[in-house]
Amino acid sequence: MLPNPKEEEKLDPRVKRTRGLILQSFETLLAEKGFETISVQDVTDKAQINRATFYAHFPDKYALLDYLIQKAFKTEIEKRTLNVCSYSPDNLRNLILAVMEFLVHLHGDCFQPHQQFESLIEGTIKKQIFDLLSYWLRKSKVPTEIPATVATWAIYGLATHYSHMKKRPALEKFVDEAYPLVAVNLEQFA
Amino acid sequence: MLPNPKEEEKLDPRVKRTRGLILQSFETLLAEKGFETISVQDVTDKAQINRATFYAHFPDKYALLDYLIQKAFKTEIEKRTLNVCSYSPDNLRNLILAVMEFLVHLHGDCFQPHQQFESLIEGTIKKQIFDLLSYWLRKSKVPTEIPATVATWAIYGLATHYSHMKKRPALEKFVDEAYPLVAVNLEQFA
DNA sequence: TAAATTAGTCGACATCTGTTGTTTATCCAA
DNA sequence: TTGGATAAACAACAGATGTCGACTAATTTA
Repeated sequence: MLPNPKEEEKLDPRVKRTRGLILQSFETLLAEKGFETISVQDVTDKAQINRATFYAHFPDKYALLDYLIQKAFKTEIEKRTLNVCSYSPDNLRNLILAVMEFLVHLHGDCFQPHQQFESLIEGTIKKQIFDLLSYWLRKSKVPTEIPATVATWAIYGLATHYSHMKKRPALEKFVDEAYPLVAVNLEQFA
Repeated sequence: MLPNPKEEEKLDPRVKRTRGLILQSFETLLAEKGFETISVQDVTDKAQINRATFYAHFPDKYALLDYLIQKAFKTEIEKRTLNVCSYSPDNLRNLILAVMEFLVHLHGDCFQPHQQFESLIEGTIKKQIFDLLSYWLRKSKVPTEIPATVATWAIYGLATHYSHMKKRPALEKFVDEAYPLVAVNLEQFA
């Protein structure tokens, strides 16, 4: 079901093809109509795939979105090499920037972001932020679950706030203002 | 559609009756099966109402849940008179406690809280927290949108974290540990 | 109290969902 | 290269959703 990274290569070509068609079709639809209004039928029609086949790959359209977002955000993090470092003010700043840019970009791409859509994204991204922060703070001797939780939510809240502003200030400017609010809670644990 | 508080009294008795039946039926169902598995049919069956009538009152079951939660949380806030005060460390502490208790209680009541359910709750509650914090900070001369946002998300994140812990420490104990992480960002604006 | 308004009932409709059983095609390993 | 395994197509199903128009019953108001 989930294309395990290790196995992604040696996958039955039929599976790889079908999955590709689904993803591609879905991404296209996402850009032209809102997520909520996309039906599984829509996806399989455009992908020229039988509807039943879809369900052999994803439980529903939410899982599909989740998969897509997860992959995209992970790529974003890796691009900035935030996954191979530990806590520093600068890395934290970059993480906040990454989330902000990601959400802005997402809103630019997707016609009519709506409730369902937003909260699914939120859950997916927050999980990754939390895992990353936990990883950064791992060497700390004190337990860091609570500060990592607070920071995760604060970061996502900030980013979502920013991405919803009608008139957005420059990324850098906004981060400078917002960054200390998050950092103050992590400094003592890092 | 939305029972405006002012008009709630002088409402057509048929409407009041029907709405009551829907709410009651829904609350019962919520307690005995998960939210996701409740269908509109279920609600109207138990309420002894025609299914079409339901849609004259609520757009869908999500709106119904939203209405219910909004009302419940508002009551919780008013019970603690948090709506008629302004920022103080103690009030903030109480707000955090209120959210935590609310979520714990909700999880206790509802069979199988699930994704959809949780994120709907989240959006509804966060909005109210944000409005409350904004109100508390209103007298401040500096703009408080960003700190209020960060605090809102941090509070909700904490509460949700707490309510999901397998072995929950005492409320008071947890709040003592978590409170400073939120307060530090608000102190300077209050 | 009669007339007008509005809520609720009923049956039906098109559409979507998730699932199942059968058949066809593609792939891979012996 | 052939035979077994497995993916995909196809058709059909029960159930849910949201909407509609016509009909009936309750309530309001003139």
